[in-house]
Amino acid sequence: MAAIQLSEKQKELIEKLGIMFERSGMTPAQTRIIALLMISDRVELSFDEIRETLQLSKSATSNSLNTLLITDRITYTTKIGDRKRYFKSKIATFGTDFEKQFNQLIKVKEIFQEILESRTKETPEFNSKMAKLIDFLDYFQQEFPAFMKKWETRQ
Amino acid sequence: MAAIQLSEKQKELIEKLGIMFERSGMTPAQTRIIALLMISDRVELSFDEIRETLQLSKSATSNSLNTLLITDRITYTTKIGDRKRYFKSKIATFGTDFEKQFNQLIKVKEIFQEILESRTKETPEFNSKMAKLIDFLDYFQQEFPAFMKKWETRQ
DNA sequence: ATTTTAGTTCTTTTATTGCAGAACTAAAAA
DNA sequence: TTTTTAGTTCTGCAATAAAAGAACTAAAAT
Repeated sequence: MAAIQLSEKQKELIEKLGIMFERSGMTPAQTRIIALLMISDRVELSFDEIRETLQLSKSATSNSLNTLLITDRITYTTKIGDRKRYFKSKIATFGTDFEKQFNQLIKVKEIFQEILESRTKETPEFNSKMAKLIDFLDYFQQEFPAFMKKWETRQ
Repeated sequence: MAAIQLSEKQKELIEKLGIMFERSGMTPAQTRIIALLMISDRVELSFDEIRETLQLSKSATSNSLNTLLITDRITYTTKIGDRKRYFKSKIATFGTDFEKQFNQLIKVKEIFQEILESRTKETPEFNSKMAKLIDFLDYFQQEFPAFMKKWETRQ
């Protein structure tokens, strides 16, 4: 029995976080794992501790951990004289997530520009709304990095 | 035959946009509809024009249009002496999408706060990383509205 | 040398979903 | 009054995906 004992509050928080993360395209098993790693008193848990605590199959645990590793949401450490890996949440990843969304937004802007350029000029009202949107995305692209930097220096 | 004639460029842009929108959880039929409404020379298209241009079934068209309506991504207009509805893209919605993401982020912050409060104090390193993240989200919550306003006034 | 550990990989089951096709409906037109 | 229009709603199917379970593997322990 390697299962971690969780309080009711902790169980509740795992489900709450799970629902939040599920929106970003993660599977239930994946969301529960990252949630557990944020909530448990020990920050590093082994494969079997995770598996038994969340009552997952070996395969679900293995696959979920590996996709979480390659998507850079968790890491693991090892200990001498111990073959197990100890997985831990990479909370700091949220900065990277932000960056990804930012880059995505720039791509959106580029496609919108392409659309506007290839649009008929017979629909000026629609086109100007679109131009305005592109302008906003452009503003965002120009000014947001400074917005982020401001926080970093304020730290 | 109500189908809209599209150029190769327009077809290409529909698929490009489609791939982009699919990430935000829309179905292929939905993404193609909003893409079509952003790309076609006429900004208002009828049910059957959409249906035939995109080669969708009536049910897929009906359901997709209705979910796009309730998620506020499209609207429609009507014309006197014409029973059809004419659907059009609500490009301006992107402001609202931004707002939704912002509100979502605030919820994330609140859950993280709840987690941090209920965490053991035995893991100061992890907890301080989490506190830093919360601080960033807090900065975002405080300062981002002003960042948005700056663009609006600059307009 | 064989057994155990710490997983991985393969196969199957189950659930979900996106869409088609057909049947249906309410209002308007003929 | 019947027919057409402009859709909606109701099956049903095919594809996908999450997860279970079982079989497998490579390294370490006995």
